[in-house]
Amino acid sequence: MGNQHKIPQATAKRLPLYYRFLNNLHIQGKARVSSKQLSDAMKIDSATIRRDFSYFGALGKKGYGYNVEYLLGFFRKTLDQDENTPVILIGVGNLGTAFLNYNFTKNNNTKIEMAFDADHAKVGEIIGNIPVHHIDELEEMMENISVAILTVPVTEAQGITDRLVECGVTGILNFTPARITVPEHVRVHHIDLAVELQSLVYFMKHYPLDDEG
Amino acid sequence: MGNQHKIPQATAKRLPLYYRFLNNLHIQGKARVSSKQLSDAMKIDSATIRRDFSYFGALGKKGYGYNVEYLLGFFRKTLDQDENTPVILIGVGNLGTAFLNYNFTKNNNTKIEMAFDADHAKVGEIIGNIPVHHIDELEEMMENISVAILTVPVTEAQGITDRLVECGVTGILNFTPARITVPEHVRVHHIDLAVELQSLVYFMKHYPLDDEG
DNA sequence: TCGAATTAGTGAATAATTTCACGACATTTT
DNA sequence: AAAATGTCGTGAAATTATTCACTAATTCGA
Ligand SMILES: NC(=O)c1ccc[n+]([C@@H]2O[C@H](COP(=O)([O-])OP(=O)(O)OC[C@H]3O[C@@H](n4cnc5c(N)ncnc54)[C@H](O)[C@@H]3O)[C@@H](O)[C@H]2O)c1
Ligand SMILES: NC(=O)c1ccc[n+]([C@@H]2O[C@H](COP(=O)([O-])OP(=O)(O)OC[C@H]3O[C@@H](n4cnc5c(N)ncnc54)[C@H](O)[C@@H]3O)[C@@H](O)[C@H]2O)c1
Repeated sequence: MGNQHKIPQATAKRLPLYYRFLNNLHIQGKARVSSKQLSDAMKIDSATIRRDFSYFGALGKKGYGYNVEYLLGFFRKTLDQDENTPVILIGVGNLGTAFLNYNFTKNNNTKIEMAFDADHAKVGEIIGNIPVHHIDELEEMMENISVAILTVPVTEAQGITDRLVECGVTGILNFTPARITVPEHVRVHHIDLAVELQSLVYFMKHYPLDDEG
Repeated sequence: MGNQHKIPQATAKRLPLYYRFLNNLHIQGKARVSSKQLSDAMKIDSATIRRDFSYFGALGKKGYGYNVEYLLGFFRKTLDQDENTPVILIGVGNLGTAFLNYNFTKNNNTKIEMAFDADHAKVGEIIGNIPVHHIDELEEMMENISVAILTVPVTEAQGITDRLVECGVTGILNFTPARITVPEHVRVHHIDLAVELQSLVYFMKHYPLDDEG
């Protein structure tokens, strides 16, 4: 639960990646893996990987590497993969529909439970097994949900955010270009696809031709 | 063109954000803006904003702030907003379709010119004004396109990547979970939506309740 | 069993990024 | 015209992240 002793943020961001990759190795039946192999496959420096793992203690064995099953089990606990995290999605448009059709639970403890939209034509539909409710029902339908995915038009973003926060949401994955304002206890991660595309183009034009992602 | 003198990567990643925000201010008719105002709106420390701008010289005026029109013009040039960058998209599924329906050109110099898919049912369609071709036609249709958006199933990612690189693509925005392998001169930016969601949940559970995105 | 090869873990160095805090100057007010 | 206020640009400090390079432990092949 609490502030898990000083794991650097950069490390924390890589944990889900490690988890998924280990999961794949496990499915493939691999029993062991070295930081060098992980490095090649994930394009992350092997020293960085070892350092990241070391924040959690000595998980490997010298001369051998890491036991995949053990490591996977460890990360499963660390990432709370055993308890499911329910999520709601607001705005069943182009992006929102794509997300509803995607099974996040596959590699993940998260599940989109319901969706909301203002468009009556969409209300009542079931997309990817997820029912779409009218946004007016938000307050009454929400119960113990702390994570929301926001895919409404930019103009609606702040208003919907305020309502979500009011309903007890403390984490928002925001796909709108709006830089929304929230109280201190609410965490927002922005994914700004237009910026990502523009950024890629900028890096291509202005940065030397090699590594990094 | 070339390695624009040592702009830190962290700064470079924020440039498109600044650009879009300044553009909005300009549309709203604002003539001036201070780093403090930008900070409040974009949730980036004002010292960071001033530092970022300072890499390009003295763009502001003490006691006044920044002239929106001037700054916008400056960033337009810096981000090469005058020349259009053509882009292709591979994989017209859930995500791919969402992107085709989105007008990236609105705030952006990028335009998706064509899309490709392996599914004959999709070939010939026009989505968001963008024609969908069969993936077999990739090699013959591609001409002077250096940027690709990859939204195919994970199993296809490496194979398609190899073909794209062969066709001269030097930048890939990769939405598949695959960590694709490319030659040194090709830049890949990964956007891993499942990881982003899982990461948000992890941060909510393990990090103190305040700032940062 | 021995010796070569492998590989984790980590102190220390380096690099990158953010933030503080203040001087210099421009604007605005009175 | 002077004073008060606002705000940039930036050295320096602080923080955060990455990478080097070595030691110690273990494995593996002969
Ligand atoms: N589609 C993309 O590729 C893309 C790319 C970059 C950014 N975005 C951003 O993502 C967001 C969604 O994009 P999209 O293309 O899916 O838009 P969209 O217009 O297709 O979907 C928006 C949905 O939100 C619903 N909506 C409107 N007001 C609402 C409200 N008050 N409450 C609940 N639902 C409401 C609409 O009915 C619609 O279904 C936008 O902010 C857009 O800028 C999208
Ligand atoms: N949809 C999401 O919300 C979501 C979330 C996270 C990750 N992703 C990833 O994004 C990618 C796309 O997801 P999606 O939901 O759009 O999948 P999808 O199955 O809906 O779409 C994939 C499309 O690629 C096409 N395709 C298959 N093989 C091809 C080939 N060789 N050449 C060209 N086209 C080919 C298919 O015909 C299909 O139209 C996947 O890798 C997925 O893991 C998607």
